[in-house]
Parts: sequence; C-alpha cells; structure tokens
Amino acid sequence: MILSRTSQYAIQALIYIATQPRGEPVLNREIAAHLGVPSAYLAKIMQNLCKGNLLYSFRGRLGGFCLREEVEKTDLMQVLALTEGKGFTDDCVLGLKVCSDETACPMHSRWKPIKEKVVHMLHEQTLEKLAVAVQSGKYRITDLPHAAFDA
Amino acid sequence: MILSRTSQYAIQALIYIATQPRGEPVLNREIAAHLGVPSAYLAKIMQNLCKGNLLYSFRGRLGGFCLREEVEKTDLMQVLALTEGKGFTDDCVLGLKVCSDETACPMHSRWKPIKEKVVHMLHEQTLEKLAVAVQSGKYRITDLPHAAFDA
DNA sequence: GGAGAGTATCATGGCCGTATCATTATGACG
DNA sequence: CGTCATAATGATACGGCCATGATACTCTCC
Repeated sequence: MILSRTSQYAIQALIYIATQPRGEPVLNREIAAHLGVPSAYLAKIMQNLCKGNLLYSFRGRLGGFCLREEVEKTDLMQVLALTEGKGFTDDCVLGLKVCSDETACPMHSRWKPIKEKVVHMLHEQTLEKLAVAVQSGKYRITDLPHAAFDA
Repeated sequence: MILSRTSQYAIQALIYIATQPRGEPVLNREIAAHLGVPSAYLAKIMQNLCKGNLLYSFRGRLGGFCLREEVEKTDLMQVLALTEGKGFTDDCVLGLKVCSDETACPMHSRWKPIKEKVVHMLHEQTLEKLAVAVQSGKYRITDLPHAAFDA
C-alpha cells in the first residue's frame, strides 16, 4: 500500500529539479535541504537515478544534477521501476509465486483492475505535470513547517 | 504496493481455517504445514489475531484455533488493521505528514479515489467469500508444487 | 503426572534508512 | 600550470525493524 522511503525521496527530488530552471545543475545539498531529507542517503538515490538514465550528473564547481530527458517524457512508472524494482506491480497480493489469470489466488480478479488503475495513473503522472502543480502553489512536496504547538 | 509477509500469512491462515469444518480447532502446525510457512512465526501472528479478537485459541489436547466471529462478518480490512496498523490506508504516497484535501501533495487527488477502491474491496472480501472461492477449487491459497524442472 | 497444545522470551540474519569518512573529478584563480 | 575549493562518488559502519529460529513456560485433557 505504500512506497519505500527511497521511492518517495526519488520522486520528490525529481519533481523539485523539474521546478528549477532547466539546464542549471541543482546541488544534492540544496535538494536535501529543501526537502528536509538526509543528504547522504539522497546522494545514493541520485546516483541510482543517474545509472537509470533519468539524470545527468556533473562534478566539481558548478556541478550538480540535471534532468536527462525532457520532463514530459519521464513518468512515475519509470522512476519506480528503478527504485522499487522493474516488475514491482506484478506481485500477488498474497505473495504467491505464480498468480496469473489461469491459476490465481482468490483475490486476483478483484485486485487486478485496481492494479491496472494504479499503473495507468503512474504512467500519466509526468514530472512536468507534477512540477506545474507544485509551481502553482496549490500542492506541496515537503512537509509543513510545524508551528509552535508545544507551548 | 505490497503487503507485509505478516499480513499475507495472516490472511492465508484465516482463509484456511474458514475452509475447515466450523467448531473444530485447527492446529497451528497443520496450518503452517499446509501453507508452507514457518510455524514459529505463524504462531506469533496467530497470537496477534487472538488479541485482535479474530480468533479463539484452546490449549492442551484437542486445542488449536477457531474463528471467533462468523465468517461473513470478518473482512480483510479488519485483518489488515491488526497486521499493518489501524490507519494503514491513510498515508500519503509521498510520505508527507499532512496530506489532506485542503493541503496536499501533487498526487493526492489522483491517489485518493484509487485508495477508496482498495478500501472498498478489502471491506467486501469476507473470509466466507474467500473460503468458498478456495473450496470451489478454482483458486489457490498456497504456492504450486514446483515439478521437477531441474533435471 | 505426562503428553499435547498454545504462550512468552530471547537470539539471529537481512535489508533499509542513516551517518561518517575517504576518493575522484572539475572548474576557478593566482 | 599548479593547487585549491567544490561537488559527486564510493566504501564502511551502525541501529532498527521484519522474518525467522530456538527454547523454555503454561495450560488442559486424559
């Protein structure tokens, strides 16, 4: 029902980069600070996204990360294929090794259409759409600053 | 996207008990053997289901586990509330602490209806329905015996 | 009281999220 | 041209949680 923290960070980071001016490398440190996530761990995730051909990386001064493909071309399905593993939507709800239309667990027929909806949604959500949504100010990618409630 | 192994075992075990004659306690050992899962670990899960009022347990000779409520009354949502934690469907996809209709992550509006479909499905699937499906022989609750492919 | 069953406690191994530190590459500047 | 700051990259280590295993305890029936 839930994504790994790795996937969450990856998505957040990519959206953040997509909201920044194209072509200017974004620092890992800056992303981590903005999202409020541990920068060392984020660095490893970024590396993974580089190997998965979603990002360019540049070292040294003026270095950082840039999106590789045009933002309209990258959708969440591609991201999650990297962070969760390629066939992460194929698993049986009950954990059966084989659970296909021919021989299935008793939930298969109900679960399948929902899974398809999820996959469709993940394909539909491109970095561009998400970045625009964030830039509009109506949606957030980071936690709210928790005001002083403890007084 | 996936349930914990604990949840998978719990569901499988409950369905198995539901396929057995009512009133006769079922042995943990028997369930574990039939499902092919480690019996010590399953025992702990069963305990949890007892504490959560889904099972009766009886010790000593002729002991074992019986379903507590009538099978039509127990649905998967109740089971998962115990094994995954009560509000396991409330979490934000991106892991935001607060993600409601008022202030949300950019995926919230797309994710919410899917989540509702999942919750509805989990409420609909009662142990009775699942047990009947298994008893019909059309659906499985255990892995296929892998024939000798390695020769 | 002994065998059979669940119950409770502790110990192990793996993976994930995290933290720390050394290494390498690159642009800037004197 | 050399070296220095900067940034990504890589290696290593640690704690927590999950799945598992092992062992001792407790209850109940015969």
